[in-house]
Amino acid sequence: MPVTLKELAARAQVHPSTVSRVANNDPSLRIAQATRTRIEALLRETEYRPNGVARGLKLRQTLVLAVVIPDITNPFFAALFRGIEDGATPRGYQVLLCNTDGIPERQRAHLQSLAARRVDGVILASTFLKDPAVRWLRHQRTPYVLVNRFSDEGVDPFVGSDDVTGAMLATQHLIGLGHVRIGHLAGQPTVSTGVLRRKGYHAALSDAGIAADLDLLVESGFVEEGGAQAMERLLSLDRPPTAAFAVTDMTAVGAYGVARRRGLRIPEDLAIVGYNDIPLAARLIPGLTTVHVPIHEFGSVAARMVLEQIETGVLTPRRVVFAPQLVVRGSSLASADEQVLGRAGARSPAE
Amino acid sequence: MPVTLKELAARAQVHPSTVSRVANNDPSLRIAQATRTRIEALLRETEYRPNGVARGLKLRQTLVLAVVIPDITNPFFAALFRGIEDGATPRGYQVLLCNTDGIPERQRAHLQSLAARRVDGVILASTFLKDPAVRWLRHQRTPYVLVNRFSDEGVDPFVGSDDVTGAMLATQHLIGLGHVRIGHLAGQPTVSTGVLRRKGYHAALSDAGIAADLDLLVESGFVEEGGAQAMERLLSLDRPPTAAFAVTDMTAVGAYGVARRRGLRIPEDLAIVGYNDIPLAARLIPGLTTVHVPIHEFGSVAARMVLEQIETGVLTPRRVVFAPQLVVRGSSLASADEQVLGRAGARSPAE
DNA sequence: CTGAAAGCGCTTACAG
DNA sequence: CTGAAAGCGCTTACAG
Repeated sequence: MPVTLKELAARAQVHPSTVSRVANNDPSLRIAQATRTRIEALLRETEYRPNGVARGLKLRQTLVLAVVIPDITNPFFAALFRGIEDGATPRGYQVLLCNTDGIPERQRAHLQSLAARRVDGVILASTFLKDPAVRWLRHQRTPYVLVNRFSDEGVDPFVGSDDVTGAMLATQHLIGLGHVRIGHLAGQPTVSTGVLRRKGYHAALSDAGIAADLDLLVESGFVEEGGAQAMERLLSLDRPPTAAFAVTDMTAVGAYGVARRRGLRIPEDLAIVGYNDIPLAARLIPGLTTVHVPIHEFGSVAARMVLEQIETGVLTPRRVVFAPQLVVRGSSLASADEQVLGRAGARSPAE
Repeated sequence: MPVTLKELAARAQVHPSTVSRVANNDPSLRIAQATRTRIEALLRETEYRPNGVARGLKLRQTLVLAVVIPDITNPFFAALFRGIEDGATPRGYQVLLCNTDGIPERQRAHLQSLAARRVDGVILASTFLKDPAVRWLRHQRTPYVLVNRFSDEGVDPFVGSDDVTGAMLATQHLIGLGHVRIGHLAGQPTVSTGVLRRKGYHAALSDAGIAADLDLLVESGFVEEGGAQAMERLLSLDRPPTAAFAVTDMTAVGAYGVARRRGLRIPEDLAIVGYNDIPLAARLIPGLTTVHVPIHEFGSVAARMVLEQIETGVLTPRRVVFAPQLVVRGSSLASADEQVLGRAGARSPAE
């Protein structure tokens, strides 16, 4: 059992409140130098740390944030988490991580536990466009921020990128290279990123005067396996596309696998563009052309927004939307990889 | 502000303790059916959840575990975390995630915060062979488990694999393929996995009657960039190796990059074997031959061990050591990838 | 059968 | 200058 204020007070022959004031460096405390010295020595000697639980109860703050995501195994969310932690740790916060696997029931269960624990703030990156869990969150008094995906009409505090613009950049890039039959591995229409990236894809085609071919849009979801299945479908068409815009990099990875199995060369037989620019994108062969968004910054900004809400007590639904940027690599333009390969290897994590 | 026991008691015209007993389904509680019904209705109506902080203070348990790792961005640790969460969530625990980037100072800071928060248990996967933080942990009364790496002479509760055997499997495999000049991209000697995998590498060579060539062992650390640098060094030797055993899969990934830049074919010009079998290993081209360890199970077993310590109050230093298994893919044996490619794509995460 | 009390370990407005 | 008290929101041994 760690030492307690009461014990320390007994040993120092003072009242617990006095020890507390010394430990917390209470500026309003007028105290005899001798007493202070005695108490401080005791504090150091016992390595006293106030019990965070008791402190949390009294002060109504736990110094804990929670992050709710589909799956930390997805590099996108791993990078996001690091951003959040980097924003939170310097302010004394630690971070609970909750994976939902995209299952609404699990998201709900986690959010309820978090509320019972009185976490100071929640960062949610697993929301659907219509999401009872988000509505529930709005009625709680807990500060929260949605990341990457928003819900309803974007009435919540939010950090993300301009998905329509990003998808347009990707599609316009392919059009610029001369492609006309451009497929889209699309996210679910139940998720904001799915909807908006479709919209950008369509807008770019229509701006270029290319008639929409419904067969060329196949729902893939956001992960590798769905990407593979959708790509199979596209390549089985009578007139398969010569290029594809994948709603995420992981979906593009699935498409790579299919192209490889079928003996198609990227980009000569099939050009591919992804979205997010996860670290893996640059490491693929050929490198994946993709829409870069500042994933780590999503996290650090989201953390700061939540902390701001906590500190000010004001829950203004600020929205921070980053401009996406196209990064051209070998998956759309064979010559592009040479430059990329010239650079030093991507930053990488430790075991 | 969420509703409190006192308020509920006032509304139900009973004492708070009675509401508490009903909420907690106290079996020893004898109560008039009418009263119970009234209280239960109120509980449901207000969606009462006891304040976890107050509960934690009283019961001396927070239902929080903490995981301390170098970097969640490394797929090894992401998989490990999922295993831990899967072991913890069903028992009502949630999990704090702390990244150290391998910096001892940060590990120490995190552990101290965690102790102040009174987390119920700690899972540590970032330890050094000589590690003051671990010694400090031993003296606390908090249940803990080391994962993957151990400290000192292995006196702590531990979950991992038999690193010597694993490294021998890897090296023997290369020897069996006819390689004689086999390099080792080695982990730091300050970490147990670094030391033991070296030992296994040396043992396999010596068993086969191959004289050790000191030039062939280059320290790479556990991550991609170090792997690339070490591989560069090996390939710059007058008599470069024809094969390399990398201390981790991420290190092997670094070696892949170098081989590619130098125009070396894998496995024809350079065979490579990794360690861990992270999901990425099967996706590399060619697939990475590696030593499989049950990463997810490391996590779930570690979680269960900590929970067991928490529940029984007994901190017996049990050690669970899994037998590693060699998985042969195209990076050592060109024909091996055909089978692998025939299989369905690897399981993958959701954005 | 239900209530009153004590106490988990803190912090801080209030006394003296 | 320092102490005593109240209270954060629970749970549970003890009374009645």
